Amino acid sequence: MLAATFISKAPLRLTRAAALSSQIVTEIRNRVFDGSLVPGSFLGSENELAKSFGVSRITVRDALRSLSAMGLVKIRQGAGGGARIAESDLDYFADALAVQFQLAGVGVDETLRAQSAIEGTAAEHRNHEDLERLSGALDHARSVAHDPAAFTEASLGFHLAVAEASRNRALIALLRALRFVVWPSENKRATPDVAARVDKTHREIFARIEAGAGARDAMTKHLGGIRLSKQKQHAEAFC
Amino acid sequence: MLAATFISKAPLRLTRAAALSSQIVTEIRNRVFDGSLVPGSFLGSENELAKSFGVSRITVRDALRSLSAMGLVKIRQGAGGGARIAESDLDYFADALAVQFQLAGVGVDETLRAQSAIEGTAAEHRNHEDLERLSGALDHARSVAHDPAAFTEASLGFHLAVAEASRNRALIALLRALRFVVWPSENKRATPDVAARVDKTHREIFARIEAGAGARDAMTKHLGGIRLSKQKQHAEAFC
DNA sequence: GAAAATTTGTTCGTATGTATC
DNA sequence: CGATACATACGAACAAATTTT
Repeated sequence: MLAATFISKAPLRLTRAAALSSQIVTEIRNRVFDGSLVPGSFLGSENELAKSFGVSRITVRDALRSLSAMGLVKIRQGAGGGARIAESDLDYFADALAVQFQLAGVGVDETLRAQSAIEGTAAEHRNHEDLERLSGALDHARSVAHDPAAFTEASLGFHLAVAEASRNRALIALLRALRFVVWPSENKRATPDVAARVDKTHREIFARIEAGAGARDAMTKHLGGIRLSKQKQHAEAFC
Repeated sequence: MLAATFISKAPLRLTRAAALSSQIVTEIRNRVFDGSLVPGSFLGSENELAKSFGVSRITVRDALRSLSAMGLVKIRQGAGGGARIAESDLDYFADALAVQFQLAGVGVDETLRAQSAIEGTAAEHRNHEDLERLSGALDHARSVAHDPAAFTEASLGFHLAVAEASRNRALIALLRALRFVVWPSENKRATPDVAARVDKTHREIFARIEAGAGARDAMTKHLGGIRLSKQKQHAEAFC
């Protein structure tokens, strides 16, 4: 009995072959990484893929759903449609990242610290156009300081501009995702006095970015100020 | 008929109702964001979900494939199985991020600059245990300097430890994803002299992290050194 | 602008492997 | 070990959408 039990649980047996649809996902994913598939590459219709992989159409569908969810393929219906390797869409992906952060319970603290790291690098890579965009974003925010919702959105615009000044898509994508996690859809706490304080901090950040260094210190101070008031955290945290 | 045609082309027309499976994905995703579903929450079997949503099992399957691909649900078969909201798995996510960076063509340059931003923050948040781990990683790397593959892996370990010292899961996940994009599976170029130079740079980074500031400067110098030699870029870039 | 062709979206039915009880 | 519950997989078919003709 015991022997039979051991045999039936043969240790040599590798994890059984993964699901067929998973194998298809892995295959296509690998071909993207090794460069044999690039954005725009045509994969075929569901029926063609089913035939070429020797599986049913539903199995192919399962695989395409997974690939589509990771943003690796785009699917179009109609004549000439089918599955193609997607162009990169970091925004679409930021959503998936936001989901993971939500599950992980990544909160305001980690978000702001990551933001600080991202924006601190802008000072090192910003060019003249970046500075003009940042300056414009600041002026726009000030012009709508009386409108909490508009001011909040303008503040987001400022931070996005800062991230873009880093000229680094990885960091930009991370910031967009982080903002998606915690940015309140409507922020009614940005009262005029809060707006004035936020504006002051933002201009300090801008000045240091313009100087080309020290942005990290400004961000750290920004964060420190936020922590002074738990109640005001949500209002100021993302401005 | 004509009226119908005009209506069908009405510019005000919002994006038409999304596919049923997409609606299910959105619904579950939203319930995770609003907190009514948390990791471990049981969603039901495919049949139960099909019944409760009023759609076929295959439509539910499509939705579950998408949710599973984003790492939002875990599926188990067998009695007592079914779909549950997943625990967070930032590693799994890092893979999806890596795919996007691959599609976007994010390369060595942006990777290193992002890495610099990530690791620079470690100096601000490291504690005593972090320093011990970092020191251990450095010693381990030095002890295998004669073995290119082992040294490369040890160097990765050092950088991961640095990222972990930032105590920020967003940054840790970003680093893991970036490394996945560009880390060579085998690095045969880490000759002893290269290893010695890398070791020196790493110890400089460590010293500044220990001091609690200035890590960014060390990283920047690291990057600058890498750029001196295009040929040696791949060997040194990720050490 | 309308018809035709192509492809995805969706459903039902059925069979099989697998994990739990 | 058997029974049960569940995901995985296949086949056929129709509806809806989109491009091409």
